[in-house]
Amino acid sequence: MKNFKRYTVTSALPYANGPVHIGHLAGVYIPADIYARYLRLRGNDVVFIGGSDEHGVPITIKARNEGVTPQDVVDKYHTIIKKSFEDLGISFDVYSRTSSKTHHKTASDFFRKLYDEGKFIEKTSEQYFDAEAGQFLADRYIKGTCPHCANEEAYGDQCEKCGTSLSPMDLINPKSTLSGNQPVLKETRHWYLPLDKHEPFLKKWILEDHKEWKANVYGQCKSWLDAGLQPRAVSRDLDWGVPVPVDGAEGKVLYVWFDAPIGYISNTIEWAEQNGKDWKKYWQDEDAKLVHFIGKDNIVFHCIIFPAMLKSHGNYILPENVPGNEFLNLEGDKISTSRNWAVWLHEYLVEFPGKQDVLRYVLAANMPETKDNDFTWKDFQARNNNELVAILGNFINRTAVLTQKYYDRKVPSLGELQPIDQETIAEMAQHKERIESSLENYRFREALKEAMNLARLGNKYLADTEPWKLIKTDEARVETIMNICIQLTANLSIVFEPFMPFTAQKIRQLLHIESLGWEKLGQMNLLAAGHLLDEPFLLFDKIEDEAIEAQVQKLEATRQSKIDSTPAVEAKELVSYDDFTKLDIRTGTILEAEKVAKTKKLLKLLVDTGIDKRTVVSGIAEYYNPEELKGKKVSILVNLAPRSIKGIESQGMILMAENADGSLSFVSSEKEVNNGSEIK
RNA sequence: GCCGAGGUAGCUCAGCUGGUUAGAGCGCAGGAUUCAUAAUCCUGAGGUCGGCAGUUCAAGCCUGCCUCUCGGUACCA
Repeated sequence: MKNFKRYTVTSALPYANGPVHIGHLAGVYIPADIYARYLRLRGNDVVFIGGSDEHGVPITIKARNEGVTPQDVVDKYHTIIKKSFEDLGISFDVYSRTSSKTHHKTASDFFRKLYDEGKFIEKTSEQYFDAEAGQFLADRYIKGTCPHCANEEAYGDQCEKCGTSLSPMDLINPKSTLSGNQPVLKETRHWYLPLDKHEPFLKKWILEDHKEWKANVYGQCKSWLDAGLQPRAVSRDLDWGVPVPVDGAEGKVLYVWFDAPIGYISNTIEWAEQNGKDWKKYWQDEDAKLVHFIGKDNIVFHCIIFPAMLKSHGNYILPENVPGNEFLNLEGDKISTSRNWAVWLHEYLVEFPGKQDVLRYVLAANMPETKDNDFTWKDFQARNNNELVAILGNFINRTAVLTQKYYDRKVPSLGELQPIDQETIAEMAQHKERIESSLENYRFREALKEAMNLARLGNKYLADTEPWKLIKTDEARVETIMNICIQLTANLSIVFEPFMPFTAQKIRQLLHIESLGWEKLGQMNLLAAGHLLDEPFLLFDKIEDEAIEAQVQKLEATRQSKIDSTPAVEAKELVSYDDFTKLDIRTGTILEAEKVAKTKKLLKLLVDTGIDKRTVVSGIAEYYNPEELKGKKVSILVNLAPRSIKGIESQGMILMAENADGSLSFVSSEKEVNNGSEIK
């Protein structure tokens, strides 16, 4: 394996339209921080890069909705995010932002070099343009009627009612959300990165040269490469972002996914300038090892697009590895910002003061390394109480208290070693190697577990040697035992440093020592005999049931309040009574229900309408099981023109009430009425 | 539908290129112990390794089909 002189560690830039939650931490920032801290502890030259991703359409939309500027939005969240990372002890060497001057220049230069060298292709296409606002419209800025479900509030990229992905051209009666006017089609020119041309290179580089990448990452890349790559637009018609540095490109900016990864470079430059370093040594030198920590949603950008950009540019090294993690769920449900189902870091830090390491520990232990994982508050409590308090905290406390009791906190001397001492010492050396191997292969859960096993080893050693009994008969022997326990404690301060830096610091305080390097791990002479320890104090506190229940309740409450506080959709325009009476709505009863094959949300229903028994296809499978539907009273629009859906003729439509969270509910009569009764 | 990743003890997960009685932590049961935040240490119970076929002397690991979860993509009132 190659010996690198420098390490460039990046973590995905959080998007600055909201705070950071535990899913981000477990997936990206905790593993990246553990890795960076480990490398530094071994004396390596490391730069650990973070920063906010502040461009893109969603931020401009959020700004519009809140009546502020995009800069206001990113200023707000950049500040929150940066502060919360600091408080959690994420050890970025630099945490900057893509709205910085340095970044604008770096990204702009990067684009310009590729442009000048003819590495892009230019294409002209027709896009919707708002004449009044004088600008092209991003997909999200266009609303219209969904061609599938007739929802009048569908966006240009997706209908949120039926979940269909759309393109703006699909919308019936499109309207600009800027002015409310009907947009016009207008030609616009954009630059594309011809990924198809890089395909042969990417195939070799990933599929042949990097078989060691994680299975989920490698597989996803293979899937993309096998499907064939297409040119990808790297510019957008938008006024928020890095302007395209080409004459005549007014009103165009770099696509956020083009500029964001360049942010890693920009931020390195910023750091280098402030610290008298040469940034190129970390990005343009084969002796540097580049590692991107990301979540699985980012795989294609970091494994395909960004490397293609770097390769096109020509001066840059490519990532050595891209350890992408899967997702973290919360209490069995997907974490969701829009549904407010999340544990926010900045709130955690306030609600659990001084417990940064508890969160770091639990998230590292539960990291979704190979598959999606679940975070539960109950597990959080159990890991704190049964592992941090009972195993790690307890061993160190036992050692500290015994040393105080027997030796007035002075380290006793090491005497002759017995077999059990030697076995324990040998065990520690083995742990060192195992932990190193785990960390270097991005197996952080395993590494943490091994670290915790060192504390277990200490507890077992105490139980086996029983110094509290021996003190009555063999004082000299007890000195040796306690010396070993204290040395072991010093070792724990080293091994936990990457995972739990605050705790490592506390252990050092307890021992009255400075930070020891990683290489000292496994040694038994870290503290000299006679060295004075600090007064014993506890490293961790138990977390009581009440605190956990409060968090679970908070989650439920915020979810409910999110639903409650969602305003009703605006009323539609007036219709005449005659218009209304055209609709023939009846009460009916579901006789049979079955899933429509090969669909996610469709059920085929046989409904007794009182008039006849007919088949209706309905998109409710995500909320109702076929079994529970038999006999269900429903309201049905019987004179809707039949339509074939998935090869089944659907005769009518079942009326559903849709809640703010998207869940559906039948609309049925309050009292028992006959099938076929009119609803009017 | 297609592609990718998963489905291993109650829970969270390990199991390398197939090879003796499938592992760990937590939880549970029993025991030991009291220096320690009733913490610790030992022992034990618990698994037809998603299902069905197949290849092989031998399969959790290989092949085929099926099924469920997650992600991507396509389609879909």
